[in-house]
Amino acid sequence: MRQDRILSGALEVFKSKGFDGATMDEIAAQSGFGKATLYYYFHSKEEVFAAILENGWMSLWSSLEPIIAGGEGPRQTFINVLLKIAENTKERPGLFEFLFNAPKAIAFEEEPWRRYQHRLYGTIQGLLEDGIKAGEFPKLDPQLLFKAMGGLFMGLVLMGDKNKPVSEKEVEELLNQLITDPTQK
Amino acid sequence: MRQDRILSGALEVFKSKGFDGATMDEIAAQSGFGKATLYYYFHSKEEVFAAILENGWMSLWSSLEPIIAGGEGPRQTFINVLLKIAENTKERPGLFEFLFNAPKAIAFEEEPWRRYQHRLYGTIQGLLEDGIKAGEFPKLDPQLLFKAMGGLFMGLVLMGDKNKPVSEKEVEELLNQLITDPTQK
DNA sequence: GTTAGTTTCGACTGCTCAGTCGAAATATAG
DNA sequence: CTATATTTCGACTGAGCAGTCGAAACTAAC
Repeated sequence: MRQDRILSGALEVFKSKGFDGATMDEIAAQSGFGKATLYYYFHSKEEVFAAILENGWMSLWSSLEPIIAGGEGPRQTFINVLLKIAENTKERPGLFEFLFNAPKAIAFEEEPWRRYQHRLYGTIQGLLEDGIKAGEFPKLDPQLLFKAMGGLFMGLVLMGDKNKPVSEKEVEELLNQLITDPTQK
Repeated sequence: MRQDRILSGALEVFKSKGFDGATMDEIAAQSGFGKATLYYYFHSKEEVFAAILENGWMSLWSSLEPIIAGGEGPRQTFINVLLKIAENTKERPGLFEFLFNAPKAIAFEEEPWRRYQHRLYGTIQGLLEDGIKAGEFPKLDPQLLFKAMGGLFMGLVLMGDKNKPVSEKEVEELLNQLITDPTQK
């Protein structure tokens, strides 16, 4: 599929140069097409960017769906979700850093991929709320806990540029140590 | 001081448009000067940007120094440092989001402000190591704990764009709940 | 006043780059 | 082989913008 070749070339360039720094000429070269060919498949640079995000979010979401529907308790589901994201991240290095970070810099509101993002965030919020109600997490404002977990996770998974990426083992251990389960005390 | 007027105007523009999106014309307009005047005080757009970062890191560091020298235990010092950063963040909204996030996007290596950043990170690393040795933190790889805390803190302090910023009270509560002190068990 | 230095400025320049164009190459079909 | 549609392309265009220039306005000293 031509589009995929373009998108993965584009991802490389966006990763190293950012949205503004990336040029269509470079994306074309990287993916082995002429520039005009890019415009045959996509209407604009923004559209290429948005396509990468949509692909990424969609595949992330579909890998998470079974876990969320899995019927485990909120705490375990939450941990499983994080582990799954970490696994995805390791498989496609760079892509997810993109999914989570890039949107801040750019302001394409109302793009279709936002729906996946909101669904994911909503789900996690829900897990935290349920978990707090069920006494499986420390008793805190769910919003606050969400921010904290979000940040913690980004730090863990996405800050490992140069060093080896964090292993799932480590993530799990850390989550269990930090988010002490009050019911286990 | 002219420079400060330029820098605070520039901060506004950088915050809303990012480094690439910001134009010198807009920065000039925002700070009430002609464009050429900017170039009278700074050599380039990069230099303006770097000056903001340097100012910011320097003032952050000097507000932290007394706390670090304060002689409390690693755990309490660590918490105090985070609280102080949160306080700074509230006082100069937008600036610190900048200090922590902007550098990723840009690649000015070897700028003077990096020295402050490294000093801060080194100090925090040290606190965590000492705290782990002293048994005041969960027994984890310090590198890992550093990433986790870094991310957690960013999440807490910097993700509160639209909603009210997190209060110090909340940060403190959260830290104490999450980073349970093993010696207290 | 005059002179010398400092600060301010908008108009200009040159370059980079998103996006277009028309032509060429390649496929599909009868 | 001819005709039509699809895909590819590098050269071109127009806009936006970092950085320059030379002149004006202001200050300070005498």
